[in-house]
Amino acid sequence: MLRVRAEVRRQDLVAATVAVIAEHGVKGATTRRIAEAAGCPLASLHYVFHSKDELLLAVYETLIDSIRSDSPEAPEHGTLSDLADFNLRAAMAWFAANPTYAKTQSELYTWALRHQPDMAIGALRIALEGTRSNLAAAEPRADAKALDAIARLMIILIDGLLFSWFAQEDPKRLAADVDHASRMLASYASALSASSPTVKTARKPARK
Amino acid sequence: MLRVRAEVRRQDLVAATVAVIAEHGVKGATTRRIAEAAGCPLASLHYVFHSKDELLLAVYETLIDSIRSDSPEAPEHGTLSDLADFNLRAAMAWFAANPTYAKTQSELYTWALRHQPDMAIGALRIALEGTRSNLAAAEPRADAKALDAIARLMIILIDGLLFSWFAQEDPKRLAADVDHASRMLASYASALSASSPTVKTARKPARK
Amino acid sequence: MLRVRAEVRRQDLVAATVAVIAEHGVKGATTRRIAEAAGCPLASLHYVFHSKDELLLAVYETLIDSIRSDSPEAPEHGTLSDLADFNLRAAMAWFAANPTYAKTQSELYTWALRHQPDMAIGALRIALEGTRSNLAAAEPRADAKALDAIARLMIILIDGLLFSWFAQEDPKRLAADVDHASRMLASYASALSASSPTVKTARKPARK
Amino acid sequence: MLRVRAEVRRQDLVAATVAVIAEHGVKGATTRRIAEAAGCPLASLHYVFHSKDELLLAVYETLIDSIRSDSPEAPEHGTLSDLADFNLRAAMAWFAANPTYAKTQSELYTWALRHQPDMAIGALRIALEGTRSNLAAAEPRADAKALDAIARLMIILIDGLLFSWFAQEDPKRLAADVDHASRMLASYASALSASSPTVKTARKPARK
DNA sequence: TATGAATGAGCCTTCATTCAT
DNA sequence: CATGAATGAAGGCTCATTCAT
Repeated sequence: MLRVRAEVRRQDLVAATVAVIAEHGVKGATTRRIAEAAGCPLASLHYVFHSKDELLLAVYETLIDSIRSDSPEAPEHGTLSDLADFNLRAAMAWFAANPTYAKTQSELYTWALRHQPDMAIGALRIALEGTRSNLAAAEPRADAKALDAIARLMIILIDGLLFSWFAQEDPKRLAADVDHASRMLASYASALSASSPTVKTARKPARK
Repeated sequence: MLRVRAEVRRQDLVAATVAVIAEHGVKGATTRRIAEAAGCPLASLHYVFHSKDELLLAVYETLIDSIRSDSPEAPEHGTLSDLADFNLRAAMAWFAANPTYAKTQSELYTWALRHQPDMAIGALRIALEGTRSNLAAAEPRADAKALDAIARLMIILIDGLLFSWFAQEDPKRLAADVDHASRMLASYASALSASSPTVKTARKPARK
Repeated sequence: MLRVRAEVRRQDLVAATVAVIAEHGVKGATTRRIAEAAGCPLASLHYVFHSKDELLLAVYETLIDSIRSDSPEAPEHGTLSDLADFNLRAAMAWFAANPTYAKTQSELYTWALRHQPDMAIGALRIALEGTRSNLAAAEPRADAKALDAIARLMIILIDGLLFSWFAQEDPKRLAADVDHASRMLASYASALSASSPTVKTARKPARK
Repeated sequence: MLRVRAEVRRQDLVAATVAVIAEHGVKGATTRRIAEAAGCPLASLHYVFHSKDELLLAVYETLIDSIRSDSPEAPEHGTLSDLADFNLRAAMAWFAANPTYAKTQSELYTWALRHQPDMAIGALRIALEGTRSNLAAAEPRADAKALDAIARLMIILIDGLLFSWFAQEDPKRLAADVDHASRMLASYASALSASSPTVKTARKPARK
């Protein structure tokens, strides 16, 4: 029971932190503000988390988890090209639907880069591996190198797309950019696939 | 002569700020730290710049200028695809050679997004237009839409590449990523150019 | 118990502020000086009071209260003239016995005039009404207009007497001044009481 | 010529200081603000006056002079009572017509009390003597003690009237207060005159 | 001489954190 | 266990004054 309360507190604080960072940035995310947003006394924050950094770390981990679990809702069968297209669109759709998380993640990534470089690198690796495993389902079994390249490019595109989206929160702009980026990536994926030995077996035309 | 000294101070402070932000982040860039890095008393900072925000703004402007003037060293003749490839590689080469500026710019962009949204958007627009004008020299005169799309994708790729580079400062990794990204963009550029009239026919063929 | 400590702190700070203002003036009453006088760290001042202005406001209110509760020690029966005489002497005696409070009140009044005009006017009104209610006990029930006039004149005389007392802290001088002022006011009070119906007949035009 | 310029500067600065103090209070009267109001470089202030206190002192002196020279425009013949009435009304009329000077003088008096007590006392004495000499023209030559008492009461009343005027800048209120105060003072003056050895020669009854 | 440039001292405030109950 | 109270350290900024030309 007691444990439960403490765990609830933990999650309240993490959720509050996500919201506060999204609204005020990491710099504006003071302990007082977070505690207030979580509806708990300031001292409780340090009762549950040893320090502010520890809280931020927990938030960062939570964010990564939530993205990993929510994002790749329904992978698909298809060529590497198809999967690349689908996954990039899906990821961006998720971010567009969760702007708070998107912004917080971006801010926290910068923070982690400075305070917990290992974590930041780790997060990148996790994202990369998640992406790669999604792509690995490509039907004409794709070459490892091609898989890796596409996965990396996808992460790069996601980051870049988010970056420019934050500047001008225009859904149409974003949609157009995502469309171009997806086509570009898909196109490059099929090119990479083509140049590898196991080519041309593609069964399905991609998407309806 | 008198004026000169003041102007020098200004630039010293701006340079010091760039360095401090690169090392400690915007959050760690305190006025005291900046003043110390510039080798001048704290009060002098406020003599030259009315407020810290004014200083950061000046730094941001300086950064944009310096990137604009340094980066497009040698534009080129060639197809849209060639130019896209060249410009992306050139831009990334510049950033790779000026990591301090790259990091500071990235941090300040986030800062500007929150404190001077107009400036941030403006900076993006400037980057976009610079890129577009570089691409406009493409020999088989490129379609306006294609030009715009490639320019936007280039900015997106640059941001994304920088992002992942900051995490793992591995020159080889970066080189490989830049290589893939450039090819991908070039390939997409030539696809767009080719299907100009029939752009909307979308993905599948994608290359002749 | 916990609450008690905080309340004590509050009062300590208020008392310290009164003392510091009396010695150094409002201008010299810095937060550091006040905290030191109260024997507590600077940060504690801002824990108890959100800002310096809030503290000064609290001091101002305290001052008004303390004067109101201490001053009219023993009202009396008698004519309006008698009461006016008694009250003026009593008020000045209180101030003479509490020079620190007198000076601080005077300084803070000027401060309030600029920063919290409403408060300043309110304080004046309170003083006025307190005075008027003291005078209202006059035996031959006094005319409302006469009551008001005497009350206002009393406040005016008190302020004027304090002003000149601050310049030359000579008890004898003050005593003599208070004596004259009291007689003058008492005399005017009886004149007003007597001529109640025909007050407006006045003396001589005195001005063209 | 050079001397002239410097003298002009001096006076500009003094005038600017009066205005600035009236608007922002002594606390808000910073050297920068004063210099700006005077339309001269900040450094010039310290070129003309050794320190800010010296400037404030000059302002204080100027104020006293200007009050002395402007106020008693036209003394009059008459009894002590008449003169008291006239002079009090005249003084208050002057202040009402010059609110800037009135406020500045009040603020500076408080300042002088703390920084140049002698000057403050001196100013009081000057005001006192000016008042006394004005009253000395009373026709039935007045007793020295009476003269002194009335002069002191007049100063006290003036200060008190100004004080309450500053709180509520209501011309009607002020006029009514001045009217009451003048009558009270005049009445007391005739009473004092009557009780002195040279009595009963009083031309006018003035009391029953 | 006159003034743009420069600065040491200090101000108010906020922060993450710890203490004491 | 939970939290109101407390605080050392630091942050951005302003001030009267002086320096250097």
